[in-house]
Amino acid sequence: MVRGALKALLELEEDFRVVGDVATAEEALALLQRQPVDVLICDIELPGVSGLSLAETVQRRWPDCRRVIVTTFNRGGYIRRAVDLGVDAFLLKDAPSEQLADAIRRAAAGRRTLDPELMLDALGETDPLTTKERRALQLAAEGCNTAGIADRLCLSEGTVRNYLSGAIGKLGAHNRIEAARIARQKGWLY
Amino acid sequence: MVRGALKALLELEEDFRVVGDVATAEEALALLQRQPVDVLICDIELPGVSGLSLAETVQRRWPDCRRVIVTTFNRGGYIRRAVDLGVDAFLLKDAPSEQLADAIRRAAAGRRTLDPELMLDALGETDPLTTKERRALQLAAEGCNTAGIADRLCLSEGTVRNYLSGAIGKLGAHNRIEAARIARQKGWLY
DNA sequence: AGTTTGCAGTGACATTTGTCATCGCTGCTT
DNA sequence: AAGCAGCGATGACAAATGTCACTGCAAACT
Repeated sequence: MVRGALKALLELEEDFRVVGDVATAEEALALLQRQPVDVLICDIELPGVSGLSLAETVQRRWPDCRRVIVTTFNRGGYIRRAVDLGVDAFLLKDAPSEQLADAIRRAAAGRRTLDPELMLDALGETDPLTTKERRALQLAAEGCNTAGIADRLCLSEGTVRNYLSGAIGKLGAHNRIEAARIARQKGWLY
Repeated sequence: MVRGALKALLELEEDFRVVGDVATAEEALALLQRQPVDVLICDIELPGVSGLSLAETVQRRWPDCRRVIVTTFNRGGYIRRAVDLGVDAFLLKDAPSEQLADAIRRAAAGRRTLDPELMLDALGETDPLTTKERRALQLAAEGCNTAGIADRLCLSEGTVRNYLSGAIGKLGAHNRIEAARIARQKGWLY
Protein backbone atom coordinates (compact mmCIF):
# COMPACT_ATOMS: atom_id res chain seq x y z
CA MET A 1 0.00 0.00 0.00
CA VAL A 2 2.79 2.39 0.88
CA ARG A 3 4.47 1.53 -2.39
CA GLY A 4 1.28 2.17 -4.33
CA ALA A 5 0.81 5.49 -2.56
CA LEU A 6 4.36 6.63 -3.25
CA LYS A 7 3.88 5.69 -6.87
CA ALA A 8 0.77 7.86 -7.00
CA LEU A 9 2.67 10.67 -5.35
CA LEU A 10 5.56 10.53 -7.81
CA GLU A 11 3.35 10.24 -10.87
CA LEU A 12 1.87 13.59 -9.98
CA GLU A 13 5.23 15.10 -10.94
CA GLU A 14 5.24 15.49 -14.70
CA ASP A 15 9.01 15.14 -15.02
CA PHE A 16 8.92 11.66 -13.45
CA ARG A 17 7.99 8.32 -14.89
CA VAL A 18 7.59 5.33 -12.59
CA VAL A 19 9.00 2.48 -14.66
CA GLY A 20 8.13 -0.21 -12.17
CA ASP A 21 7.46 -1.05 -8.56
CA VAL A 22 8.28 -4.27 -6.76
CA ALA A 23 8.18 -5.70 -3.26
CA THR A 24 11.64 -7.19 -2.74
CA ALA A 25 15.30 -6.60 -3.50
CA GLU A 26 15.40 -9.69 -5.73
CA GLU A 27 12.52 -8.40 -7.84
CA ALA A 28 14.22 -5.03 -8.08
CA LEU A 29 17.37 -6.62 -9.50
CA ALA A 30 15.29 -8.56 -12.02
CA LEU A 31 13.60 -5.35 -13.08
CA LEU A 32 16.93 -3.57 -13.48
CA GLN A 33 18.06 -6.31 -15.83
CA ARG A 34 15.01 -5.89 -18.03
CA GLN A 35 15.19 -2.14 -18.46
CA PRO A 36 17.30 0.89 -17.63
CA VAL A 37 16.44 2.79 -14.46
CA ASP A 38 17.57 6.32 -13.71
CA VAL A 39 16.79 6.35 -10.00
CA LEU A 40 16.07 3.48 -7.62
CA ILE A 41 14.03 4.23 -4.49
CA CYS A 42 13.96 1.67 -1.73
CA ASP A 43 13.31 1.05 1.94
CA ILE A 44 15.90 -0.61 4.20
CA GLU A 45 13.73 -3.08 6.07
CA LEU A 46 12.55 -5.42 3.33
CA PRO A 47 11.60 -9.08 3.49
CA GLY A 48 14.77 -11.06 2.71
CA VAL A 49 17.70 -9.08 1.33
CA SER A 50 17.90 -5.64 2.97
CA GLY A 51 17.68 -2.36 1.09
CA LEU A 52 21.26 -1.55 2.03
CA SER A 53 22.51 -4.75 0.43
CA LEU A 54 20.43 -3.93 -2.64
CA ALA A 55 22.06 -0.51 -2.82
CA GLU A 56 25.47 -2.16 -2.67
CA THR A 57 24.69 -4.59 -5.50
CA VAL A 58 23.21 -1.86 -7.66
CA GLN A 59 26.29 0.29 -7.18
CA ARG A 60 28.47 -2.56 -8.41
CA ARG A 61 26.38 -3.70 -11.36
CA TRP A 62 24.60 -0.52 -12.48
CA PRO A 63 26.88 2.31 -11.40
CA ASP A 64 24.81 4.80 -13.43
CA CYS A 65 21.66 4.07 -11.45
CA ARG A 66 21.17 6.65 -8.69
CA ARG A 67 20.07 5.24 -5.35
CA VAL A 68 17.62 6.89 -2.93
CA ILE A 69 16.96 5.26 0.42
CA VAL A 70 13.73 5.96 2.29
CA THR A 71 13.32 4.33 5.66
CA THR A 72 11.10 4.43 8.70
CA PHE A 73 13.58 4.52 11.53
CA ASN A 74 16.29 7.01 12.27
CA ARG A 75 18.99 4.67 13.41
CA GLY A 76 22.45 6.17 13.32
CA GLY A 77 23.91 2.88 12.16
CA TYR A 78 21.71 2.91 9.04
CA ILE A 79 22.74 6.26 7.69
CA ARG A 80 26.33 5.53 8.49
CA ARG A 81 26.21 2.42 6.33
CA ALA A 82 24.28 4.28 3.65
CA VAL A 83 27.00 6.93 3.48
CA ASP A 84 29.68 4.27 3.31
CA LEU A 85 27.85 2.75 0.33
CA GLY A 86 27.77 6.10 -1.42
CA VAL A 87 23.98 6.27 -1.79
CA ASP A 88 22.66 9.44 -3.39
CA ALA A 89 19.98 10.27 -0.85
CA PHE A 90 18.80 9.12 2.54
CA LEU A 91 15.37 10.19 3.81
CA LEU A 92 13.08 9.33 6.67
CA LYS A 93 9.50 8.37 5.91
CA ASP A 94 8.17 10.96 8.30
CA ALA A 95 9.85 13.75 6.36
CA PRO A 96 7.42 15.94 4.40
CA SER A 97 6.56 14.24 1.14
CA GLU A 98 7.93 17.04 -1.08
CA GLN A 99 11.42 16.13 0.10
CA LEU A 100 11.22 12.86 -1.75
CA ALA A 101 10.63 14.45 -5.14
CA ASP A 102 13.38 16.99 -4.42
CA ALA A 103 15.83 14.30 -3.46
CA ILE A 104 15.06 12.30 -6.59
CA ARG A 105 15.60 15.32 -8.84
CA ARG A 106 18.87 16.13 -7.12
CA ALA A 107 20.00 12.51 -7.37
CA ALA A 108 19.20 12.44 -11.10
CA ALA A 109 21.29 15.61 -11.45
CA GLY A 110 24.18 13.94 -9.67
CA ARG A 111 23.85 15.79 -6.39
CA ARG A 112 23.53 14.01 -3.08
CA THR A 113 20.92 14.65 -0.39
CA LEU A 114 21.93 13.79 3.13
CA ASP A 115 20.09 15.56 5.89
CA PRO A 116 22.72 17.32 8.03
CA GLU A 117 20.74 16.52 11.13
CA LEU A 118 20.74 12.84 10.34
CA MET A 119 24.44 13.00 9.55
CA LEU A 120 25.07 14.33 13.02
CA ASP A 121 23.28 11.34 14.46
CA ALA A 122 25.50 9.10 12.40
CA LEU A 123 28.80 10.83 13.03
CA GLY A 124 28.14 12.17 16.51
CA GLU A 125 28.20 8.84 18.22
CA THR A 126 30.03 5.77 17.22
CA ASP A 127 28.78 2.39 18.27
CA PRO A 128 30.65 1.77 21.53
CA LEU A 129 29.66 -1.87 21.88
CA THR A 130 31.95 -4.79 21.26
CA THR A 131 30.62 -7.69 19.26
CA LYS A 132 30.19 -9.81 22.37
CA GLU A 133 28.39 -7.08 24.21
CA ARG A 134 26.06 -6.64 21.27
CA ARG A 135 25.28 -10.34 20.98
CA ALA A 136 24.61 -10.56 24.71
CA LEU A 137 22.35 -7.52 24.60
CA GLN A 138 20.43 -8.89 21.63
CA LEU A 139 19.65 -12.05 23.51
CA ALA A 140 18.79 -10.16 26.68
CA ALA A 141 16.39 -8.01 24.67
CA GLU A 142 14.61 -11.15 23.54
CA GLY A 143 13.98 -12.13 27.14
CA CYS A 144 16.79 -14.61 27.66
CA ASN A 145 18.10 -14.68 31.20
CA THR A 146 21.80 -14.78 32.00
CA ALA A 147 21.98 -18.55 31.89
CA GLY A 148 20.25 -18.68 28.52
CA ILE A 149 22.60 -16.10 27.06
CA ALA A 150 25.64 -17.92 28.44
CA ASP A 151 24.34 -21.08 26.85
CA ARG A 152 23.81 -19.55 23.41
CA LEU A 153 27.16 -17.74 23.41
CA CYS A 154 29.09 -20.60 24.94
CA LEU A 155 30.33 -18.44 27.78
CA SER A 156 30.06 -18.64 31.54
CA GLU A 157 27.30 -16.77 33.32
CA GLY A 158 29.82 -14.53 35.01
CA THR A 159 31.31 -13.45 31.71
CA VAL A 160 27.89 -12.69 30.32
CA ARG A 161 27.17 -10.53 33.31
CA ASN A 162 30.47 -8.76 32.78
CA TYR A 163 29.62 -8.03 29.15
CA LEU A 164 26.18 -6.79 29.99
CA SER A 165 27.58 -4.68 32.76
CA GLY A 166 30.01 -3.16 30.26
CA ALA A 167 27.21 -2.44 27.79
CA ILE A 168 25.04 -0.92 30.51
CA GLY A 169 27.88 1.36 31.55
CA LYS A 170 28.78 2.45 28.01
CA LEU A 171 25.19 3.26 27.13
CA GLY A 172 24.49 5.14 30.34
CA ALA A 173 21.68 2.77 31.20
CA HIS A 174 20.65 1.43 34.58
CA ASN A 175 19.83 -2.14 33.63
CA ARG A 176 19.92 -4.47 30.65
CA ILE A 177 16.40 -3.60 29.54
CA GLU A 178 17.18 0.08 29.24
CA ALA A 179 20.52 -0.71 27.60
CA ALA A 180 18.81 -2.82 24.95
CA ARG A 181 16.25 -0.09 24.32
CA ILE A 182 18.95 2.54 23.85
CA ALA A 183 21.09 0.36 21.61
CA ARG A 184 18.14 -0.57 19.42
CA GLN A 185 17.05 3.02 19.11
CA LYS A 186 20.55 4.00 17.96
CA GLY A 187 20.66 1.18 15.45
CA TRP A 188 23.43 -0.61 17.32
CA LEU A 189 21.68 -3.95 17.56
CA TYR A 190 21.91 -6.39 14.64
CA MET B 1 5.80 11.19 3.76
CA VAL B 2 3.54 8.17 3.95
CA ARG B 3 0.69 10.45 4.85
CA GLY B 4 1.45 12.70 1.90
CA ALA B 5 1.64 9.72 -0.43
CA LEU B 6 -1.66 8.28 0.76
CA LYS B 7 -3.21 11.67 0.26
CA ALA B 8 -1.93 11.71 -3.32
CA LEU B 9 -3.27 8.21 -3.83
CA LEU B 10 -6.74 9.06 -2.53
CA GLU B 11 -6.97 12.30 -4.45
CA LEU B 12 -6.63 10.31 -7.65
CA GLU B 13 -10.11 8.94 -6.92
CA GLU B 14 -12.57 11.50 -8.17
CA ASP B 15 -15.24 10.58 -5.63
CA PHE B 16 -12.92 11.38 -2.70
CA ARG B 17 -11.93 14.67 -1.19
CA VAL B 18 -9.13 14.79 1.40
CA VAL B 19 -10.32 17.43 3.85
CA GLY B 20 -7.17 17.38 5.95
CA ASP B 21 -4.17 15.41 7.07
CA VAL B 22 -2.43 15.60 10.43
CA ALA B 23 0.31 13.81 12.31
CA THR B 24 -1.22 13.03 15.71
CA ALA B 25 -4.46 11.98 17.35
CA GLU B 26 -4.72 15.33 19.12
CA GLU B 27 -4.50 17.21 15.84
CA ALA B 28 -7.09 14.89 14.34
CA LEU B 29 -9.56 15.72 17.10
CA ALA B 30 -8.91 19.42 16.60
CA LEU B 31 -9.59 19.01 12.89
CA LEU B 32 -12.83 17.12 13.54
CA GLN B 33 -14.03 20.01 15.68
CA ARG B 34 -13.37 22.48 12.88
CA GLN B 35 -15.17 20.65 10.12
CA PRO B 36 -17.27 17.57 9.41
CA VAL B 37 -15.45 14.44 8.28
CA ASP B 38 -17.09 11.49 6.56
CA VAL B 39 -14.29 8.99 6.99
CA LEU B 40 -11.27 9.08 9.28
CA ILE B 41 -8.19 7.06 8.24
CA CYS B 42 -5.51 6.47 10.83
CA ASP B 43 -2.57 4.32 11.84
CA ILE B 44 -2.39 2.70 15.28
CA GLU B 45 1.16 3.45 16.26
CA LEU B 46 1.21 7.22 16.51
CA PRO B 47 3.34 9.50 18.67
CA GLY B 48 1.43 10.05 21.90
CA VAL B 49 -2.22 8.92 21.92
CA SER B 50 -2.66 5.70 19.92
CA GLY B 51 -4.88 5.36 16.89
CA LEU B 52 -7.13 2.94 18.74
CA SER B 53 -7.76 5.47 21.50
CA LEU B 54 -8.49 8.03 18.79
CA ALA B 55 -11.02 5.67 17.22
CA GLU B 56 -12.70 5.28 20.58
CA THR B 57 -12.96 9.01 21.17
CA VAL B 58 -14.27 9.61 17.67
CA GLN B 59 -16.93 6.96 18.12
CA ARG B 60 -18.15 8.69 21.26
CA ARG B 61 -18.05 12.27 20.04
CA TRP B 62 -18.68 11.95 16.29
CA PRO B 63 -20.67 8.74 15.90
CA ASP B 64 -21.39 9.59 12.24
CA CYS B 65 -17.71 9.63 11.32
CA ARG B 66 -16.64 6.30 9.81
CA ARG B 67 -13.30 4.99 11.03
CA VAL B 68 -10.74 3.12 8.90
CA ILE B 69 -7.60 1.79 10.56
CA VAL B 70 -4.48 1.14 8.53
CA THR B 71 -1.53 -0.30 10.40
CA THR B 72 1.86 -1.83 9.79
CA PHE B 73 1.80 -4.77 12.13
CA ASN B 74 -0.52 -7.71 12.28
CA ARG B 75 -0.91 -8.07 16.02
CA GLY B 76 -3.90 -10.09 17.09
CA GLY B 77 -4.74 -7.73 19.92
CA TYR B 78 -5.01 -4.78 17.57
CA ILE B 79 -7.74 -6.12 15.36
CA ARG B 80 -9.58 -7.49 18.35
CA ARG B 81 -9.64 -4.06 19.97
CA ALA B 82 -10.57 -2.53 16.64
CA VAL B 83 -13.53 -4.88 16.34
CA ASP B 84 -14.58 -4.18 19.92
CA LEU B 85 -14.49 -0.47 19.16
CA GLY B 86 -16.76 -0.98 16.17
CA VAL B 87 -14.21 0.26 13.66
CA ASP B 88 -15.47 0.23 10.06
CA ALA B 89 -12.35 -1.18 8.42
CA PHE B 90 -9.02 -2.64 9.43
CA LEU B 91 -6.24 -2.98 6.84
CA LEU B 92 -2.56 -3.81 6.85
CA LYS B 93 -0.19 -1.43 5.11
CA ASP B 94 1.24 -4.16 2.97
CA ALA B 95 -2.14 -4.89 1.42
CA PRO B 96 -2.45 -3.75 -2.21
CA SER B 97 -3.24 -0.07 -2.34
CA GLU B 98 -6.57 -0.51 -4.14
CA GLN B 99 -7.96 -2.13 -1.01
CA LEU B 100 -7.76 1.16 0.83
CA ALA B 101 -10.02 3.00 -1.59
CA ASP B 102 -12.42 0.06 -1.60
CA ALA B 103 -12.55 -0.05 2.18
CA ILE B 104 -13.19 3.69 2.39
CA ARG B 105 -16.07 3.49 -0.10
CA ARG B 106 -17.58 0.57 1.78
CA ALA B 107 -17.19 2.39 5.11
CA ALA B 108 -18.89 5.49 3.70
CA ALA B 109 -21.73 3.24 2.55
CA GLY B 110 -22.04 1.79 6.05
CA ARG B 111 -20.47 -1.58 5.30
CA ARG B 112 -17.54 -2.93 7.29
CA THR B 113 -14.29 -4.37 5.92
CA LEU B 114 -12.53 -6.88 8.13
CA ASP B 115 -10.16 -9.37 6.56
CA PRO B 116 -11.29 -12.89 7.57
CA GLU B 117 -7.69 -14.02 7.88
CA LEU B 118 -6.90 -11.25 10.34
CA MET B 119 -10.05 -12.05 12.27
CA LEU B 120 -8.74 -15.53 12.94
CA ASP B 121 -5.65 -14.09 14.58
CA ALA B 122 -7.85 -11.95 16.75
CA LEU B 123 -10.10 -14.73 17.97
CA GLY B 124 -7.28 -17.09 18.81
CA GLU B 125 -6.27 -15.65 22.14
CA THR B 126 -7.79 -13.12 24.45
CA ASP B 127 -5.72 -10.50 26.23
CA PRO B 128 -5.30 -11.85 29.77
CA LEU B 129 -3.74 -8.70 31.24
CA THR B 130 -5.46 -6.30 33.59
CA THR B 131 -5.06 -2.60 32.97
CA LYS B 132 -2.58 -2.21 35.81
CA GLU B 133 -0.52 -5.14 34.64
CA ARG B 134 -0.40 -3.67 31.18
CA ARG B 135 0.66 -0.22 32.37
CA ALA B 136 3.37 -1.72 34.55
CA LEU B 137 4.63 -3.87 31.68
CA GLN B 138 4.70 -0.92 29.32
CA LEU B 139 6.93 1.01 31.66
CA ALA B 140 9.12 -2.01 32.34
CA ALA B 141 9.54 -2.45 28.59
CA GLU B 142 10.85 1.11 28.38
CA GLY B 143 13.59 0.29 30.85
CA CYS B 144 12.03 1.66 34.03
CA ASN B 145 13.01 -0.26 37.13
CA THR B 146 10.50 -1.20 39.81
CA ALA B 147 10.94 2.07 41.69
CA GLY B 148 10.42 4.12 38.54
CA ILE B 149 7.26 2.23 37.65
CA ALA B 150 5.92 2.59 41.19
CA ASP B 151 6.58 6.30 40.96
CA ARG B 152 4.78 6.76 37.65
CA LEU B 153 1.80 4.65 38.67
CA CYS B 154 1.60 6.03 42.21
CA LEU B 155 1.87 2.56 43.69
CA SER B 156 4.28 0.94 46.11
CA GLU B 157 7.19 -1.06 44.78
CA GLY B 158 5.75 -4.23 46.24
CA THR B 159 2.49 -3.78 44.39
CA VAL B 160 4.31 -3.17 41.13
CA ARG B 161 6.22 -6.38 41.64
CA ASN B 162 2.97 -8.18 42.32
CA TYR B 163 1.45 -6.89 39.09
CA LEU B 164 4.50 -7.77 37.06
CA SER B 165 4.58 -11.18 38.65
CA GLY B 166 0.96 -11.67 37.63
CA ALA B 167 1.70 -10.62 34.06
CA ILE B 168 4.76 -12.86 33.88
CA GLY B 169 2.70 -15.82 35.05
CA LYS B 170 -0.22 -15.19 32.69
CA LEU B 171 2.04 -14.83 29.68
CA GLY B 172 4.11 -17.89 30.49
CA ALA B 173 7.26 -15.79 30.63
CA HIS B 174 10.21 -16.11 32.95
CA ASN B 175 10.90 -12.45 33.61
CA ARG B 176 9.54 -9.00 32.84
CA ILE B 177 11.60 -8.62 29.67
CA GLU B 178 10.20 -11.75 28.11
CA ALA B 179 6.70 -10.85 29.29
CA ALA B 180 6.94 -7.45 27.60
CA ARG B 181 8.19 -9.03 24.40
CA ILE B 182 5.34 -11.53 24.31
CA ALA B 183 2.69 -8.94 25.12
CA ARG B 184 4.00 -6.56 22.47
CA GLN B 185 4.10 -9.25 19.82
CA LYS B 186 0.50 -10.17 20.55
CA GLY B 187 -0.59 -6.55 20.43
CA TRP B 188 -1.50 -6.46 24.11
CA LEU B 189 0.51 -3.37 24.90
CA TYR B 190 -1.07 -0.11 23.77
C1' DA C 1 63.27 -15.21 26.94
C1' DG C 2 60.34 -11.45 28.91
C1' DT C 3 56.54 -8.30 28.28
C1' DT C 4 52.27 -6.72 27.01
C1' DT C 5 47.59 -7.14 25.48
C1' DG C 6 43.07 -8.91 25.20
C1' DC C 7 39.70 -12.18 26.18
C1' DA C 8 37.28 -15.32 29.28
C1' DG C 9 36.51 -16.72 33.85
C1' DT C 10 36.01 -16.51 39.09
C1' DG C 11 34.53 -14.96 43.60
C1' DA C 12 32.39 -11.89 46.47
C1' DC C 13 29.08 -8.63 47.40
C1' DA C 14 25.10 -5.30 47.10
C1' DT C 15 20.98 -4.59 44.75
C1' DT C 16 17.00 -5.75 42.18
C1' DT C 17 13.57 -8.87 40.84
C1' DG C 18 10.05 -12.67 41.34
C1' DT C 19 6.93 -15.19 44.40
C1' DC C 20 3.72 -15.92 47.85
C1' DA C 21 1.00 -15.64 52.01
C1' DT C 22 -1.23 -12.30 54.41
C1' DC C 23 -3.26 -7.75 56.07
C1' DG C 24 -6.18 -3.47 55.85
C1' DC C 25 -9.35 -0.80 53.67
C1' DT C 26 -13.33 0.44 50.80
C1' DG C 27 -17.46 -0.36 48.66
C1' DC C 28 -20.80 -3.29 47.84
C1' DT C 29 -24.48 -7.14 48.66
C1' DT C 30 -28.13 -9.50 51.34
C1' DA D 1 -24.76 -5.57 60.78
C1' DA D 2 -22.29 -9.30 58.79
C1' DG D 3 -20.14 -10.98 54.91
C1' DC D 4 -17.35 -10.58 50.93
C1' DA D 5 -14.96 -9.20 46.83
C1' DG D 6 -11.29 -6.19 44.91
C1' DC D 7 -7.41 -3.45 45.29
C1' DG D 8 -3.22 -2.01 47.16
C1' DA D 9 0.25 -2.82 50.60
C1' DT D 10 3.49 -5.45 53.41
C1' DG D 11 7.06 -8.72 54.83
C1' DA D 12 9.87 -12.39 53.97
C1' DC D 13 12.46 -15.17 51.14
C1' DA D 14 14.81 -17.17 47.00
C1' DA D 15 16.63 -16.12 42.71
C1' DA D 16 18.56 -13.21 39.30
C1' DT D 17 21.16 -9.20 38.19
C1' DG D 18 24.88 -5.60 38.41
C1' DT D 19 29.54 -4.38 39.87
C1' DC D 20 34.29 -4.88 40.60
C1' DA D 21 38.72 -6.57 41.65
C1' DC D 22 41.36 -10.18 40.38
C1' DT D 23 43.23 -14.70 38.02
C1' DG D 24 44.65 -17.57 34.01
C1' DC D 25 45.90 -18.09 29.46
C1' DA D 26 47.22 -17.62 24.85
C1' DA D 27 48.56 -14.69 21.02
C1' DA D 28 51.36 -10.85 19.62
C1' DC D 29 55.42 -7.70 20.02
C1' DT D 30 60.67 -6.20 20.77
